[in-house]
Amino acid sequence: MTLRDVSEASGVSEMTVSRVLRNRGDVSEATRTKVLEAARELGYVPNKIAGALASSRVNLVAVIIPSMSNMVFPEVMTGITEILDETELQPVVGVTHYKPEREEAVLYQMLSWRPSGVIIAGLEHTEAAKAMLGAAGIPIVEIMDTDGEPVDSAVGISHRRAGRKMAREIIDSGYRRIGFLGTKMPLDHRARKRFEGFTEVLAKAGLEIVDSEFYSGGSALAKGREMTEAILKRNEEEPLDFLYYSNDMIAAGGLLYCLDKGIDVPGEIGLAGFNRIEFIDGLPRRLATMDSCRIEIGRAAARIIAQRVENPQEGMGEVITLEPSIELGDTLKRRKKPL
Amino acid sequence: MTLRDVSEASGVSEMTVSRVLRNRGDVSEATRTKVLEAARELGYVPNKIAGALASSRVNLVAVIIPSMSNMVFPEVMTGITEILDETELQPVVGVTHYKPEREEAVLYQMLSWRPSGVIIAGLEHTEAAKAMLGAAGIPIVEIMDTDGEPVDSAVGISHRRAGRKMAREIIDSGYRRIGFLGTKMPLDHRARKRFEGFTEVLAKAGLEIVDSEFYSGGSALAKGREMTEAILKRNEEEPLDFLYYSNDMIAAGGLLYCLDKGIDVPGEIGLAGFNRIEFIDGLPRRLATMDSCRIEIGRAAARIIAQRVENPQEGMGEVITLEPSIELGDTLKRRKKPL
DNA sequence: CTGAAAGCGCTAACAA
DNA sequence: TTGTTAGCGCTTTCAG
Repeated sequence: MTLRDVSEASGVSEMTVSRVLRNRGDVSEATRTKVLEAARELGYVPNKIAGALASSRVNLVAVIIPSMSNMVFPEVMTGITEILDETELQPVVGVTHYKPEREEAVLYQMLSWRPSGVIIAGLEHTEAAKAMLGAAGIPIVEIMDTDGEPVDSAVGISHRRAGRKMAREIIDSGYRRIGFLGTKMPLDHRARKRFEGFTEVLAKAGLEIVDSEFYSGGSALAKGREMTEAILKRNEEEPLDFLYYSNDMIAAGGLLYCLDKGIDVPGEIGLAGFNRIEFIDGLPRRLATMDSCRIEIGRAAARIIAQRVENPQEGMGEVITLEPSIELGDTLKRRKKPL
Repeated sequence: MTLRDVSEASGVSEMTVSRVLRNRGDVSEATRTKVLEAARELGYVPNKIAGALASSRVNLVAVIIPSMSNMVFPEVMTGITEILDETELQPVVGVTHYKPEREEAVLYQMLSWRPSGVIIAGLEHTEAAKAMLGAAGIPIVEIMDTDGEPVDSAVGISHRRAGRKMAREIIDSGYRRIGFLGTKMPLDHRARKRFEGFTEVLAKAGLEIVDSEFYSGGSALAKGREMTEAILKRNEEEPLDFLYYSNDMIAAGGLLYCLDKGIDVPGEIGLAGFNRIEFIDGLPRRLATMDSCRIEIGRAAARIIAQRVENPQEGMGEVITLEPSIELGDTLKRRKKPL
């Protein structure tokens, strides 16, 4: 089923059929109806492969993210889709599972379809990936993180700054014996940077992380519970007074554990997570957290791509740094008598 | 940057370059190295658009799902990816937000890229969408649901049966005053079918849903709480003894609410959800639920596509019905004295 | 093992 | 307003 079939069925040249189907140029209402009718009757679906080759225009935006299953990237997608839906552009998603070599492969695959732009999570890529991004000749937006050098544009937050901010808040509230709970993911650079910012501020205050726990795989909520139990038990003689989690899901697990055990939160121990996922609204206590601005990052990235597609000469290298807001909730409160 | 550039840089014909880059046919080791070298130096990325047009082979599988943000579809994707990763095929995802007209549009867009197969959620589609699926001439697998007539192949569970099974379990355990909590989504056919199966069994036992609550949008966990509070308050004179939720997330909210209020679960009231999401492992009580077999559905669907791509003449119309297993957990227990 | 010619289905550019 | 011509960058096919 090709344009030619529609052309023959309607008795109109292929070119005119093409014009009708794309709403391009002037076509008389009569031929227009004739063509549309024929196309509908035949069940014609245009071949974008041929169209794209002929016009060298592809209305696809490659979106490359580390994971689909942890609640944060679907929200980024929501923001992206929201903006792209107002344009002709369509997102196409690739998932890397936090593996650089996988990212490189996915990027290669996607670039081979000659998309109109790339939105890619993070600033850390293999040399080859950076080379591809640099040479692609299309707008590139690196998202989620602004601690580093983008290839082109970037939209995100400073995770180092986010870590610092939370550390200050915790110290200022009078907590001193702080534990850290996170993922076993050396390649989650954003978690790493938050951790670095966090420990940096602690160090300046003469403090250190007292103990830490790491997990991988499984139900994050359950892991949060288990890790919390483990870290608390391990430090019973000199108890911890604060637990900083690298994401809200494990923090929620920790919160549920503490409540189960009748531990006074935040009196006996304070808790904080990261991401401000919607989920935490349903918990028994409002968990302290920090908004990672996911929807807004998605929106801003999509806007940059859309603008650059409209206007290819303008706006290279734009960097947007969003400011994550802290939310103290009920689990991070100024202590009566700070040490 | 085209094949021609690589051809010129390496002094080998375009055709031979093409052969090397696709590992096709016999090429001497010497020219092979020469070509690969040139391609690498130039940073050549093949143009799949041209390749696909010339070969009329596209290694894309269209995956059309209603939503990305409710935990269940990412798991289906996991299953699909797991299988497709062993092949040349790549999934491309489109999201419909449970809107038939959106589904139709997304399907049209995807078919215009001439994918090798389509995996699409549900058996209910617009007439136009069904026509497109029927005429596409590629393997189609409708997933998640088997209560109805598939266009071609299908993999899923019977949601009617799932609803019936849970109803029987609840009744057999001695619960009689049953409330239902779900989503305001007339177009979520699977939830509707579960509900129908559920009420059907109730009716046979001379019972009816005593009261119900519906939500849309917002944090599902928080909504679960709110709805539970509402439905319990509304029925204080003649209290409900069981709450059946259309998904685990709102059920979890309900469970947390009940525990907060010191309500005895399952003594005073029983609870059950649906989906068996990983998340529920971290809750204070093991929630009764039913496995919706998401990963396995993804895997089976991908296997069907992969086989049919290998062997186009075989296997049309295969239907795989999975059997969801019930998990009683701690929130659905045989009552001491059934009425 | 290598190359030349033809064409995939569509659209840009120009002509009528 | 409509049609004609010439490719887009690759692969198929056939010839060497």
